[in-house]
Amino acid sequence: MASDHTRSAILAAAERLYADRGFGDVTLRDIVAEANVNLAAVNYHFGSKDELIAELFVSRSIATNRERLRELKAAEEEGGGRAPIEVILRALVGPTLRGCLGPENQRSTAARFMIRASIESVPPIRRIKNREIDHLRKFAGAMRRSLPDRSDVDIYWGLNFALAMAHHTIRESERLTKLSEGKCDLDDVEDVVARVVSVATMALTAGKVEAKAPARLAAR
Amino acid sequence: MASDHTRSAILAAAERLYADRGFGDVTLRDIVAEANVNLAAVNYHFGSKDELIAELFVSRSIATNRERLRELKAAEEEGGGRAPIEVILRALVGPTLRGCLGPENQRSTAARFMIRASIESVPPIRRIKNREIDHLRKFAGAMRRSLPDRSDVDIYWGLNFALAMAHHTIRESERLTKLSEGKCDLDDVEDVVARVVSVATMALTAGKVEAKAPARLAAR
DNA sequence: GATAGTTTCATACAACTGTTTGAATAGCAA
DNA sequence: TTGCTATTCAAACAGTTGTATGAAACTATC
Repeated sequence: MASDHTRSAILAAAERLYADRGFGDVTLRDIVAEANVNLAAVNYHFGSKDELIAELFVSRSIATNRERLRELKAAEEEGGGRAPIEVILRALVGPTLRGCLGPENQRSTAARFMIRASIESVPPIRRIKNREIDHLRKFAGAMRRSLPDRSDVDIYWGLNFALAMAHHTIRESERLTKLSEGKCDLDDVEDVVARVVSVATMALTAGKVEAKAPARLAAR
Repeated sequence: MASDHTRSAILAAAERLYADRGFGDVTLRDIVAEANVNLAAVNYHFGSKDELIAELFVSRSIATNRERLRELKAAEEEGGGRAPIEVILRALVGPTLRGCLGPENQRSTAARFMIRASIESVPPIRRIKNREIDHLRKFAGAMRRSLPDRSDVDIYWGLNFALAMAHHTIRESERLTKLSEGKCDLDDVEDVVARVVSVATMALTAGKVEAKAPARLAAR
C-alpha cells in the first residue's frame, strides 16, 4: 500500500553503500543521506538496521539459489533423473561466479554486495547463512545420484571443495590478480567456472578410473 | 622494559576473547576486565585498539609463515632444489590446517584466534593480509621449479585452489560437519591435509603426466 | 632517602551509534 | 469538508565506544 518509494530508495542506497564500503563503516545516517530520506525511515520501514541487512541479503541469496536449482533441475530432467557430475557442479558454482566475477564496470551492485557479504560476515547475515544447509543438501543428493559408487564422505568433501574454490576465488580475486600479475584473468568468468568445475570433478572421480585415491597415504 | 606483565596479560586476554566471541563484540573494557588491568593500559602499551589487534595477528601469522617456509626449505634441500609438488603443497596448507583444525578442546587459543581472523576480517588485519603476497610468491616459485612444464597461469590457479580448500574448510568446518551429519571428520587433521593436497595436486598435474607415482611421502 | 622515570589508576571526554518520540504532513474514504 | 490512517520529519535519547588526562603509585639509581 501507499508508495514504497522510500522503502526501495533505502534498499538501493544501502546496497550501494555496503557494496562499496563494507558493513563495518556504513551507518544508518550514511544510508539515509544517500537515499535522501529521514533517519527514522529505516526503523519505520524495516524495524531495525539488522533487519534491513537481512532483507537485502535474503532477497539476493534466494535469487541465486533459485537460479542454481533451476539449472540443477533442468540437468536432472534431461538426464532422466541423473545428471553428469560436471553439470551439477556447474549449476552449483556457476550462478555465484557469474554474479560476482566479470568486468568490474559491468558488475552489478547486487553482485558487489554479495561479495561483501561473503568477505565480512555480519551477525544478521551469518544467521541466514546457517539456514543454507537444506539447499546444499539438494545438491548433495543430486551428486549422490550422479556418482552412486562414491561414499557420502567423498561426496560431501567434493561439495565442500567446489564451494571452497568458487567462494575463495571471489573473495580473493583481487589478491590472485595481483599475485599472478594479471596472468590469471578473473574477468573471463566462463574460464573460471570451467577450472573450478574441472578440479572439483577430478576430486570427486579420482581413484575410480585409476588405482584407489592417494588420499590416505600420508603421514601417520 | 620493566615488567611486561600487564602487556602480556592484555595480549593473552584479548586473544582469548577475540577467539571466543569475535572482533565485533569485544570492547576494550571487556579485554581489560578479563586481564585485570586498567582501561588506560591498552592505549599506554599498544597505542590503540587497532595496534593491539595488529600485533596479535602479526605475531601469529609470522609464526605460521615461518613454519611453512621451514617445511618448504627442508623439502627443496632434500630434493636438491626441486621438491615434489605434493610436499610443497603440504608445506603450504599443512601448518594452517594443523593449527586451526583438530579436536576443539585441544585447539589452541592462537588457532581459534586465527580462525576468527579469517572469518571476520577487520581493518587492521586486512591491511596486514595484503602484505602476504610476497610470502606466497615464494611458494609459487617452488611450485614452478617442481613443475617446470606448467604455465604460470596454471601454477597460480593451483596455488589459489589449494589455499581455497584449506581456508574454506577451516572457515566452514562447522557447516561441513553439520551438512555431512558428522560423516566428515574434521578432527582427523592429517586426513584433511591429505585430501586437500591430493586434490590440489590433481589440479596442478591433470592432463600432463598420467603416470605420476605419488612417490615420496611427506616426512612428518 | 631523595630523585627521575615508568607504570597504573579513576575519571572524564567527545564522538558516534541505533532507536524512539511526538508532532507535522500527506493521502484517501466517507 | 471531516475524519482516519499512513508516512515523514526534527529532535532528542540512551547507550556504548575508543581515547586522553593528570594525579597517584611504583621502581630503580644515585
